[in-house]
Amino acid sequence: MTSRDVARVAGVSQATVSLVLGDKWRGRVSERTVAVVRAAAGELDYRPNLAARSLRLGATRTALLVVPALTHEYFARVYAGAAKVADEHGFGVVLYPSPAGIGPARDPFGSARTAIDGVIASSMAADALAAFGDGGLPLVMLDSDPGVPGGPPTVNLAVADGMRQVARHLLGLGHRRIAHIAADVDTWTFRVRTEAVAAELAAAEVPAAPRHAAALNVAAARDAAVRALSAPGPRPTALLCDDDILAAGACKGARALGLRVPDDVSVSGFDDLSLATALDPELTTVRLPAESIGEHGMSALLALLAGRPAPPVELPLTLLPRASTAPAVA
Amino acid sequence: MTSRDVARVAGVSQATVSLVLGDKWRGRVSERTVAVVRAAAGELDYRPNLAARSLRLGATRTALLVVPALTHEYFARVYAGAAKVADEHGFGVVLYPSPAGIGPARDPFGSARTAIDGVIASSMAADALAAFGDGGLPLVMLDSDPGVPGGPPTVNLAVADGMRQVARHLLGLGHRRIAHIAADVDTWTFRVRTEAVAAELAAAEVPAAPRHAAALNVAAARDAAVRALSAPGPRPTALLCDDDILAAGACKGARALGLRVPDDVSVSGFDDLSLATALDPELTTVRLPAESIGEHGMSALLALLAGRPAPPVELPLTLLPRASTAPAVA
DNA sequence: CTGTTAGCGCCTTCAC
DNA sequence: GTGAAGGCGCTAACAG
Repeated sequence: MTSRDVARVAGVSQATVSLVLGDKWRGRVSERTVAVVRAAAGELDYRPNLAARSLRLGATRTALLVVPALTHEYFARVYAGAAKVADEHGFGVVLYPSPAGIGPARDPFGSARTAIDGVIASSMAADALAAFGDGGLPLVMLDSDPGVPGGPPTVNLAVADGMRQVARHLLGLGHRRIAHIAADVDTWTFRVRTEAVAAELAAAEVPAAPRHAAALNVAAARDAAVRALSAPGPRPTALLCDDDILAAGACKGARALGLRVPDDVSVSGFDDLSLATALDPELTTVRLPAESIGEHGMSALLALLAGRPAPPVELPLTLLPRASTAPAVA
Repeated sequence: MTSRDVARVAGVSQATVSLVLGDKWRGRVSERTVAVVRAAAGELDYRPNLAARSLRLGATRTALLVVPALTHEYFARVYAGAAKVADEHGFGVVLYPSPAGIGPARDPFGSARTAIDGVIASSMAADALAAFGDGGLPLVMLDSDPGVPGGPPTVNLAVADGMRQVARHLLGLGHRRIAHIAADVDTWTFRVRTEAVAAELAAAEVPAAPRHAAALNVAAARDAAVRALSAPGPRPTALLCDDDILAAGACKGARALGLRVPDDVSVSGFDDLSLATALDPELTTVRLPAESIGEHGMSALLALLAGRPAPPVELPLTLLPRASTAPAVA
């Protein structure tokens, strides 16, 4: 099924077929001919050959989405958002699970450079990021340091504000001894979370939250929570966690010490994964508009590709108070 | 950077470059020339243009992986496994989240048919599956009915055996009143689960497990569990769930009725998602080799593409007894 | 052993 | 308003 076949069946030339199917025929092809061509294409179930089109056009209409870990629900949702917008513009999105997490370090541009029009990188570690500086491809950064002027366009979450909301929520419940279960990951998003917590507690003239770092998994968070809750001195009444997975571990840690959540210890998460409502009690957390950031990221890349500017975006976050936080007990 | 540039720099012809870089030069190009070409390619940081190669070869070295939902951890892991094997063979994998879940059916082959060499379909509903029968592309089915002789090759999980292990585990703990919280999804994998449970209880001459269907989410499962536990007659002592998400909901349901897990009610899951160990108590569940099924699926597709037969595969499952199940109380 | 040639399917001038 | 021609970068035949 080539465009030549369609042309033959329609009794016109290949060029005419291209014009009609490319929707560039206004004022160049007669209405009647257009109908004939469309009929022929439908008849033959014609699909343009993408390889040929890419070769001719020098563009592939494909974006690469780089994520630290696809198994994390958040990134799966970012992908869904990006894919939706891409699809609406006849683009595809291919995933590149960055080796930072796991997996072998395939060269992101191994041979893909010629197969890709642009890159969207999400929540990348500072060093892994460097690999994308070159590549010469249009680049959009998601949930990453927007600080670099002249750097790539960014689409960000109001992470600092989100953490501030959590801290205020806890303070409002009367908590004064708050421990911070922090993700032991060196990315912009987590650095900001730590800073926001510190800033907010300082502003409220409350003792700084001791920071207990844990790898991003339940078991590590559990251990960190046990350390936090059995440290010398008065016991924290709240565990503010960098994300929902850590919060799940924190709940387990608290219970391992015979403490009830939220009666004896309040626990807060971040991300609003489906995990947050699978737990019992359900987690107080912050909803991240994951699909939305994916959509904005793809839109920004599309703008870049079209030579239009892509202004920085910052998406607001919403605190969702649920059952894992309660008023502090004296 | 075209192969022509490399040829010019190396002082040879384009064809020679192609032979060398395609590793097809043995006995056709001198060692010395090979070295020169390689040096030139390295110098210029040459990457072959994939679109041109695809056009010439009529193949794209790309497989389509069709999954019901990418946000489900299981499918993300299947993808990871498939991508790994694909990568080792110079193939790529693109995802197609089947609209079965949401949205109208975009044509899976909209324009992708020409951009894809084969399809791997995972856990597809019977009807959604039909759309892939045609397409004329090599097809491998994952976790789907292997019953069709002459049908596409399958890579399967020993789902029935896994459920049997769960049922025996519960029976061994003395449970005689078992309710089945079933996924309300019409796919092979879930039909088999239901049948296996029924068969195993029948074999043990234990009353059939009432089946409570629930959509595949925590809230629906919670409601189903509440129904199961407050149905007339003696209360079930165990809730056997079709998957971990349902089990999470079942635990919430039990607690909502003031029952403790596992002291008053045992709950079992299936899949061994990270959720299983995020919960407290940790779920007794069955581990699915998700990456492995993805790997085997890609291998089977590769075999098909090479004209080799792809024998059916069935992967064994492992029961993981954890804290959510305990001996039945009289 | 190496070079020349042709053509994959498409889109875009340019000429009619 | 329509057709003819060329070339994107690559590889497989075929010459030399």
